[in-house]
Amino acid sequence: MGRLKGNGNLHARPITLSDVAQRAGVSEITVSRVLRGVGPLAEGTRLRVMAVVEEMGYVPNRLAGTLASAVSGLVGVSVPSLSNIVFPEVLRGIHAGLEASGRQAVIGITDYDLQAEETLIGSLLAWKPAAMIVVGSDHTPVTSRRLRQSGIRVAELMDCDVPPIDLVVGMSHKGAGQATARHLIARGYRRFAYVGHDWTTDRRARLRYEGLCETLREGGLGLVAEMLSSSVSSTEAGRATLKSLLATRPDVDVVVFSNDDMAVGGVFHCMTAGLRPRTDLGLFGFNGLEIGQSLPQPLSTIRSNRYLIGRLAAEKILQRIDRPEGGEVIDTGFEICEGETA
Amino acid sequence: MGRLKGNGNLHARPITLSDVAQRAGVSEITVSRVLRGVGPLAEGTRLRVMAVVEEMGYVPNRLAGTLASAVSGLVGVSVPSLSNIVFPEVLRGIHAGLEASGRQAVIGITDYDLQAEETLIGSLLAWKPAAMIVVGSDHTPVTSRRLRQSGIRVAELMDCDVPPIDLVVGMSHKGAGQATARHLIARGYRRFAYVGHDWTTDRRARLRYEGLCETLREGGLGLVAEMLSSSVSSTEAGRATLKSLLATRPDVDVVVFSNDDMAVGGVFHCMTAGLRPRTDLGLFGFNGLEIGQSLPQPLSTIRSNRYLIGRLAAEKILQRIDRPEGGEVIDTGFEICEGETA
DNA sequence: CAATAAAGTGACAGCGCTATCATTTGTCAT
DNA sequence: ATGACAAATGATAGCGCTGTCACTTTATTG
Repeated sequence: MGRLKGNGNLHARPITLSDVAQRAGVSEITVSRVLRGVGPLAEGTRLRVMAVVEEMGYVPNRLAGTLASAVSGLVGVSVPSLSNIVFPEVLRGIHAGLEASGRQAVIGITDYDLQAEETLIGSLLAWKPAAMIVVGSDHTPVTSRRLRQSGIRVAELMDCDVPPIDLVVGMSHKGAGQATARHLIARGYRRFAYVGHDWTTDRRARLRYEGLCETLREGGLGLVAEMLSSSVSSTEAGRATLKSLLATRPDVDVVVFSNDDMAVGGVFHCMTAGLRPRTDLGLFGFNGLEIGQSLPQPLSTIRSNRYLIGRLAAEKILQRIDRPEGGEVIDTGFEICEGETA
Repeated sequence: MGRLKGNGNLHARPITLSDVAQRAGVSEITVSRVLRGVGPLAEGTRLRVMAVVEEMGYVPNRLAGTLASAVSGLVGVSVPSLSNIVFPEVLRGIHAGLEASGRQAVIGITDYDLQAEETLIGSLLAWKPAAMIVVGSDHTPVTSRRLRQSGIRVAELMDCDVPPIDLVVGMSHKGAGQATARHLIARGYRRFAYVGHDWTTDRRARLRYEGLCETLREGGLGLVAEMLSSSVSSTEAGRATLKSLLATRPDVDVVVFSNDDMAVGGVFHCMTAGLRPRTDLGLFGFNGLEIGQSLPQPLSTIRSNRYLIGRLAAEKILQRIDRPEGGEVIDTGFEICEGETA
């Protein structure tokens, strides 16, 4: 059947450009050109080389290519977590934005730890990525310096209330908190409570909280009760925390949650406790997750455009190799989902 | 303040080993040894070099390192999707398993498309990863050949009912389907219905379905109704599909869903329709997602060990450079969560 | 105190590719 | 023909690092 020598041979020396060139009877550089589709090439040569490439199952070595050309096909991505569905959605966006360029994401997880981020970003930069996309704008001084000095494009995601190293893509979390307050006040709520998760890691949740309080204050109102779970955000934490809060302060008329996960837990508590959302108790989340929208009564919340943030960041950052003077900030905005729980 | 020359200079030529060596007054190879912590080294030299490395903010180029040593620090990962929380959880496990080795994951998304997987795996292999971790065991012939021929370690995840290329880590989905049937029959259910999502992409859901039907048949039973949503799995699809199904066949006493997302949607439909789970209608899922467990009545389901699958795969695959003779299959099992909905 | 071993260091080649410049070949107007 | 010019291809020199082997010191030992 004309099988190739070494085709089934597992530990054969991998096939290189030079092997292909030799068999095709051309020089290495010609094969390289065929593969990259650059330079003037005789159609005959092209076809012959392609045939040999197919036949030998040649896989180019991008490491070598990148090293030689200094044109990287890797993009470093740092996210705090994958447990929270928000970040996989950002990643999806990033992948979509990278797709056309044929670049791959090298990803790392910081576990919301700035020290871990420092190490991670160090490792990622070692792969000489074409760009870095990091979630959050809080970094150790070392991380900031490294990102700045790397010279490559850097996108910081999620939050747009910060000075950019290069590109910032996100929304105003403080603004979302303010909008929440305005919206709920307009709907007639007066006795506000807040149920949150552990903030030490989640600066954006705290910003939303601050925006909320600020606008409440301006309206002559304030939180009549608030409770923070000591664990990370989860449905279970939301349920348990709301339960505790109501045990001490049953007289609140609306509860703002740090995010949708927590809020969905709150809705579940209401179901168990026989409280009708909106009628007996208003419930308001943040993120606009699918799960909240498919509850029997859709959750009232704010939609953040997570997929868009990822996609825009990836697209923008590949559009231009050098950093714009003074950086750029893209506000992806947010929108209130009326829902039926507040 | 004794700032370094070029320290704030964005587009300066990146610092290389040679720069560090020169400034430290040693040879390149010595710096390389210090950084990798190999070979005999005078403590003084080590400290001096480390100081210079710090001072210059030197970031090693892993591309060059990998090329020179043929020891890769990259692991290629291919997942079908990030929309379904299951895969981010697998990724989390992979990251955890990779952590100790200091390797980074280069990830790609196939969108459940085998052709896209073929292209993706081609690109990933071009980075000369130390290993490949792919979700699923269904590949195009070309993909299979490439994985086999790459010579590197390959882990195929999720499903353990398949012949391995090298390492397979997962559970028996057919077995899970069978266990579902046995469990529900034991609980006294007789009139079974099935609500699923679009299977064309999700072979594992179909395997569970087949296991379910097989055991039902063995027990002299069968599905009295079944309905497949034409969309991908989602809470909304689960809700809508159950609603349609019950409209035509209100007489079923238990519904098995293709997974928890769908099942949670089913629970939501019951809430809306005033059906009491378990009492009026049994509902059974698959996966053991957090959301299902924090419903007012925890979902009856089967827990798959997604994080474990990822972690074990990563750990196992780094333990040994060469493929074991005949491959290896690790069954991570599953367990029934009684819950309160069936 | 020579002999020997270890510790510490460096020179050099090469990983697989691409940028750059040089060379060969074919084509056309003169 | 013949120079001029483009098209097609190649030779060479790195990219930044590590493997290998050779070399210089400094202990160690009989």
